[in-house]
Amino acid sequence: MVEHLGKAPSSATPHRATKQRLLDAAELLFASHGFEGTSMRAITQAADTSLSAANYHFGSKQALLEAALVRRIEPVNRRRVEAIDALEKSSEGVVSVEALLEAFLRPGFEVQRESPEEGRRLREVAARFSADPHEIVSKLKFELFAPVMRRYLDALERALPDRTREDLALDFQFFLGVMIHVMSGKNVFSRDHADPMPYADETILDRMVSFATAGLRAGGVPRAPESTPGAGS
Amino acid sequence: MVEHLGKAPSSATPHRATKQRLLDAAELLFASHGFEGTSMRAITQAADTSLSAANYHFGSKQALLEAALVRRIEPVNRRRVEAIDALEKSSEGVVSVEALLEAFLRPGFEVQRESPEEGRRLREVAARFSADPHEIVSKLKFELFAPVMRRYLDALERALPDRTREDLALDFQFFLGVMIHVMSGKNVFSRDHADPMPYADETILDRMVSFATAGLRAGGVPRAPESTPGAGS
DNA sequence: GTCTATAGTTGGATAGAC
DNA sequence: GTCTATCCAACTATAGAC
Repeated sequence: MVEHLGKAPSSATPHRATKQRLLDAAELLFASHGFEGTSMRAITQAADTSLSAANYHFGSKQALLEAALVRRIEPVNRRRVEAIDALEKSSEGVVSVEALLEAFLRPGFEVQRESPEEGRRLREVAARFSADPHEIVSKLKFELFAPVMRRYLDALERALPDRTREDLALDFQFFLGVMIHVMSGKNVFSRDHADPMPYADETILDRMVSFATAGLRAGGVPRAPESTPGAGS
Repeated sequence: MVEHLGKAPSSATPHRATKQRLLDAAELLFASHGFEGTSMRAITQAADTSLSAANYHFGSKQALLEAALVRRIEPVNRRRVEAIDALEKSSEGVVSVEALLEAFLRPGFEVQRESPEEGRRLREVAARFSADPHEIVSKLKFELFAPVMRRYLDALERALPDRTREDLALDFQFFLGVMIHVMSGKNVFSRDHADPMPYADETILDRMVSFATAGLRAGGVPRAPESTPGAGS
């Protein structure tokens, strides 16, 4: 799908596909077995190549999986930042809570809409990525998400100026919990009553936004008990 | 703490502690490394015993970890069911959303209050338990949670009778996402802005309940678009 | 750039002494 | 009931031919 020149030699590199196949297999297996549960053997077998080829291209299991995760997650976070840039530019810095939460969620759903297959992969990888205990994964998670998080928390502080930052951070964590749990999809305590997620995608987005917006607006300790200028419902 | 007779021979079994040490070590390591990341060797080393002792007592890695997880999780779910029993008995079947969510959450916090050490362990184990991809863990998760979930969903249906069950199930999943994410604690995208969870325990419980109650009340498609008897705010 | 072959660890589980 | 010793499978990574 995506042509990338770069390390390619001067020829047309007729089979540059090996790296891609390795990344595809790596992300697929990581999504269903996590970091420790995914072996280089399983990856290379699924990619129809050899252990040595994988180590030639990536050097180690860690580097291969990091590359696969960054490839999938980083574009989504870039869209999240672009979305909030656009929002703040068009509204002089004050953006509603709904708009913020939707801007954070929508990039994932856009991927889903553009390509359901890629959307499914994104959800599966992101769910495992959020949950994996391995230190390498945690480190990468922090690197990829810290800037986005700071950006959205800043905006949230402007949207609800009578709340403390710590308070908003907690509510935003609640919101992230909702998102992560939804991404994990098939998951959790449901096999007879509530089968996976029986809703069209855009509906779930709206439901998450309305759920979390209500939660954010409901909660929290005001910044100062006596002098709230005027922003209290 | 808990005496259990049973397989013990007729003597006073002066060192029956090995099984307990194995369970303790297993849950500790599972909490920080997941199912696949936890080796029998690491468990037995932490429990200061041998591989053979572990296999003598439990037969396999799977059986040992299942026993450790059940021991920690099952009592909490029992309390959840007892709490909803009590609520429904004292209010003739109609319980408010707040009361339901609090009843679901409180058992975990009670453990925390009775023993902060046990509370910490519960949180860590439960967080990993909710997130672990391994099939054995998923199966156990379903077995332990399905009855509790059905019970709470039934009650929720009575508390918000103008909503469909599927709809309530989705909102309850959102609520579970919040809880799981909070239990995972240290976790997620925070290292400078919002350090772990800088709130007293009971405060977080209240915050979760108010967040999710507002979310549950805000959202959803009514059961029938035209004939809503009177429960629509 | 990709392969086969292999080095060197570490995994779960068992045998048999005590 | 607990140990040491061991089996065998699977793992990551590398060497060296092509």
